[in-house]
Amino acid sequence: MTYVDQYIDKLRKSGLRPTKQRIKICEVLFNAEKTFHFTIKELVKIIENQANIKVSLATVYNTVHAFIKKGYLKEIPLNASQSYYDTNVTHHHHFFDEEENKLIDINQEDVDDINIKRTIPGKKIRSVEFIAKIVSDNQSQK
Amino acid sequence: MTYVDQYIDKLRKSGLRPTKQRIKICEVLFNAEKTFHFTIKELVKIIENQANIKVSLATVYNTVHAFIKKGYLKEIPLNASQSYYDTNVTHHHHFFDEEENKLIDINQEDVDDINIKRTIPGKKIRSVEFIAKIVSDNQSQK
DNA sequence: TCAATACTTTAGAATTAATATAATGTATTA
DNA sequence: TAATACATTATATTAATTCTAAAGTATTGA
Repeated sequence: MTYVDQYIDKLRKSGLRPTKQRIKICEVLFNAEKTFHFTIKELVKIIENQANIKVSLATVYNTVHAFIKKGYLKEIPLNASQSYYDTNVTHHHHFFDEEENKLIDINQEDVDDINIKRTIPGKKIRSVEFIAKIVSDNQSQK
Repeated sequence: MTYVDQYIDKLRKSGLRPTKQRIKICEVLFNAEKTFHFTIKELVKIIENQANIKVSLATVYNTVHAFIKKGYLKEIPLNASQSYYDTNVTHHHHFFDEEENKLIDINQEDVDDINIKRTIPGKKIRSVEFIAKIVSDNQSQK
């Protein structure tokens, strides 16, 4: 099974036809050595730089949202003017470097289980994810 | 020291002159029996309902942001099309009810300390806050 | 107290991310 | 391969937020 076949499979499972544009989007998203974080605008730029295929914003939005719905991408709960997405769909957390405006993954195994001693009647927890905000540690200032 | 004096103090400490509009905003935000979550639009509506003072969106935005900068309000890191704010500025967490689109506070004492077994060189953690997404617990479906 | 000054308020305009639209194009199907 | 259904795109729209500039108000110092 080639990479492209995998992309086609992902697209079909997301209810999307495999088109030139969508396969290109998959190449950028799922062929990366590492997982990464991105905004829609950034994704469009990467595609423009890597290929001579033109992809409209609307297509990228639609495809990204279909992948999120299917669980192939995740939205990062960061209160920002634009949405951030993550190719790492495992249950994990984030550092957010407030000085560099950068997100860094924290894998679940790097965190002890979070124990919430409180419940809401009739409700169950579906997921727990945190953002740890980090800043420069200038010890000299202490 | 009257309530209004406290509002004037908060405003001055935030670098703002105490005006009619801003004192009204303070009354809504800081006179509540309980802490609460709000969007800018909701805050404008509450003010309209409680007083015959007219306050423009711009004034509310400016004042809320000055209070956040000073630490009198907090922004809730929820990835939504509008920003959510919190009058509870203690270190705490949230349930987010995905069905009702509602936030519920989780006090720090209701959560065991979060232990992150990983550090970023030269950086220190400033805060750790999580969102626990909750949904209906239909046990019959199991 | 009272002008001069500096900051505020406001309506409306501008900006920006995100979504909708509808005409043209392409994958699928039988 | 033709008919159909779905995609793509440029453009328009929407909605939250920010900006602007004119008119208003708090502050300051004489």
